[in-house]
Amino acid sequence: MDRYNFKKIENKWQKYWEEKKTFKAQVDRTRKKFYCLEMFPYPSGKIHMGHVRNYAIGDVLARYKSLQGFNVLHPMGWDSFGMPAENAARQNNLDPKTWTEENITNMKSQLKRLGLSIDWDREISTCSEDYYKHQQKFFLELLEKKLVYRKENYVNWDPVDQTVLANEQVIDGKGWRSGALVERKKLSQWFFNISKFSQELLDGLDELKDWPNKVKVMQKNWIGKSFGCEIDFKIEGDLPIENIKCFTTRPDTLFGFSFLAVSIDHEISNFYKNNKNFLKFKEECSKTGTTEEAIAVGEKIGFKTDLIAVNPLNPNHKVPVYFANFVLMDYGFGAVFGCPAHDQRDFDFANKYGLEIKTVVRPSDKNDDFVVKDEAYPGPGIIINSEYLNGLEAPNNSVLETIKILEEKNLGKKQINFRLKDWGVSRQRYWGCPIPVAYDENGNVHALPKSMLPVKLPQNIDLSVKGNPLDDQKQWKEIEIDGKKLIRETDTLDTFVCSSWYYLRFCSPKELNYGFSEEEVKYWMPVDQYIGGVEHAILHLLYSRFFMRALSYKNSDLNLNEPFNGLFTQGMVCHETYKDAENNWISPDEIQTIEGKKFLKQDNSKEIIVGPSESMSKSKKNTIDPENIISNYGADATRLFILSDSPPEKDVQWSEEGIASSFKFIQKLWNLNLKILGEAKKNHIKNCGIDLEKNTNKFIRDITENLEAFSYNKIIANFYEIYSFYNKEVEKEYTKETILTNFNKILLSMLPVLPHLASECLELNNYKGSINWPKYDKKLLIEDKVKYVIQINGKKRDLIEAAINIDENDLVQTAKLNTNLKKYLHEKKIKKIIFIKNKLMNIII
RNA sequence: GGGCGAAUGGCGGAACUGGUAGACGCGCACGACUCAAAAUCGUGUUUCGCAAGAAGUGAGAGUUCGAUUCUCUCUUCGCCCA
Repeated sequence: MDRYNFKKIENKWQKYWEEKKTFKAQVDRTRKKFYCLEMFPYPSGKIHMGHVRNYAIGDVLARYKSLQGFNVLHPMGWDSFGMPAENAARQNNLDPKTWTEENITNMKSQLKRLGLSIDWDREISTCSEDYYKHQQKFFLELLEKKLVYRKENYVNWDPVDQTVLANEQVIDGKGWRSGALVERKKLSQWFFNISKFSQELLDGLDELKDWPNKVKVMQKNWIGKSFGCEIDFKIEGDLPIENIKCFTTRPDTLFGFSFLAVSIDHEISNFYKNNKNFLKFKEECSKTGTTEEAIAVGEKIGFKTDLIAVNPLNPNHKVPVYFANFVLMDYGFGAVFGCPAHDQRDFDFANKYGLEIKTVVRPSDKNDDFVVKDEAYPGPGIIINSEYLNGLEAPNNSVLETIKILEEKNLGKKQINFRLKDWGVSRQRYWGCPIPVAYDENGNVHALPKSMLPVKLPQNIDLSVKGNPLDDQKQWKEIEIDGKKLIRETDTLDTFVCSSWYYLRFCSPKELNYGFSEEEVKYWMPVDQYIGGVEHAILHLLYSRFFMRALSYKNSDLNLNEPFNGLFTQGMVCHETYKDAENNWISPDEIQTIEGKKFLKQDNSKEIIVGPSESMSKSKKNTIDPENIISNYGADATRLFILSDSPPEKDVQWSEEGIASSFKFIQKLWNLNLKILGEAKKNHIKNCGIDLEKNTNKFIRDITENLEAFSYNKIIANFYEIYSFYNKEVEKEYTKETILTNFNKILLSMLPVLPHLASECLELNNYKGSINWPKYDKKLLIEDKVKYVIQINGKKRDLIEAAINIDENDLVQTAKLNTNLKKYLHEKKIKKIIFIKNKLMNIII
């Protein structure tokens, strides 16, 4: 028995692929292309198991498609701008660039050791000038097309660190690092006009047949199209305000109107600029945070104005106007009418301020005297207490009918509203793509001329300053264009901008003049299969879909639409969690198993408490380092295990036993190949039958079908079956040619999952045929005999082997003679027979 | 609160359009090899039962000759949005 030396053999093949440039992709119009893309990683320093799973799945697909004859593009790059680099640099007193580049070198070598079929010549890194200079051009292009604009917007402001925080950096209303109470602050920022494409982005989802439905639903909800009505409310009071516009999806509940609420940022707030109480209220509101969720969870508070709003459907019905913290300026017109009886938020507000709660919809199974009491009733039903609207079916008929009435009276009009807001891309950070504009002393925006691109990030900067380090760079900031002194924009672009077009860059990564070559893009795009985590279901994917459209907008040569034809979202990698008696998390590395129980390695008297399997995270210390795994078990074993057990779209549980058994299986396959070579040497003159051929054929079919269906876990099960079948079958008499021809087919089918082992075995077997996906013969799948399931009254009683396509009556006769079935059928009258050809017979007695 | 999805042995999971429930792996048990252990190989492994057999896919109903699969109600869990 020969030990399989995975280190030597994996190294050998990886070198071979690299030297031969096996995975180099080139445009070839005579061949069908296949663009396989996995979400590119952030270079944090080390790959984690999630990467291993993501890239193993992608690699199986890329290799399979390549074996099938497709011209495959399978690139890899780095999403290398972002905060972690800045934080790490600050901690270690390093340059973010150096830190990032070191990480890339490290992670690249780790990825290479997985044996991925990647065209490394196309590697890109978003933090390199070669990449972001094109992004700056895109920005100016979009600016020209008026798809980028500047507006004031509220941000989470950390007053101690003097910096803007992302939503996820705000924990319990406090800054994640400083712990300071986060404030709402208004800043002038750059926005991409994604909402212009709301309808298109929504409609486009229907074309994406190969996207998980779940993701499409999430995007649909995010875009949030709602149908309703804008209503002009007449305002009475001392101020020169004639009316306030509201958007509502439920104009039919207008008779339940009991207050009008506007956002604190609504234009009428200008009249309250000097009102001390209002300013106090505003400050109160700013403590709640800016997210929709923070507002929903927090208490609903209001500030009563002296204004009075008039119900457009009943001029005698007048209600107070409030500023309220739960009304967002971004949604609708920043004003809503309150109908407490049929909206829980309005209900809570009305209760707090003692406002009228008038029921105007009753559930269909209740009477007209139905009254809303303890909670709002937002459901469907019949309109009541609403004069001429009474009796209408809510909401379907009543909404349309009310809109019609409002339109006739010129009090409102039908309107479509989207929840999707424009994409704020300004970040007050150093480590990002500089925005290629500057300002004059009056604050006017000047786009930089193309000759001044790229705007490079200054080097050797001081990151310890508070606020945005770029603000501190006087020399860099101050520029001159045509003798005019200007100050550069010091904000950088959101890193989601970088990842919104990297898939285009991969088509022509070395193109100098533009972000991509149209010719190459026309050949390679769209991405045929995109693979990544479901956590990017909304933002990244939606931004990418927008960016393609934005580039094509007003450009008839370029007709880019959907970037990702197919999408696959893989599940997470989980591991058991461990804690000691003091409730501290313990890493799997610190643990040993004795007689089925787990103990600390250093101290085997301390038993460890095993917790549930959860997704790997540093905080729970249940991570496994892929580097150790690859070193100890090899790339093939790692790939085999990460793909086995669970379907790729579901979570998988990493276990020490599991990887060990995969490792053993690699050795078993190696031994099997040696055994096969030994059996082949026996030079039998003729074959004992065609079982070997038939089963090989069936295995190839199963693997092919499972590959097509992304059932990679079942492919691994097929491999195990193949092993146990071959291990016995080859001991029978088969000619050398039969054994090797068939097993080599099996090896070819193993290439996507176990590229090193399968390549080595094929070489060892002196395989000289073409490296292509093995075809299976449908004729060989047809059997001359089939096993019928015989049921009596729906219960399985026996299996009968019968000729294929046997006549029903013949099978009944056979069944009657069968010893097993006799006792059931004896002296019984057969009432009915259900006969499913070549499958089953159910005898009803 | 809303939307989407899931629930199958001790565990991870199979079962194509309703047709042999538990493929394959882990674990466990027994056996072989060994002075012994590890490794390796072999056999078995849903539950109850000596067996014949019966029960069994979160719970309850329904459709059907036949339901893990379809319909309804409920429970629990997960994800997303709020």
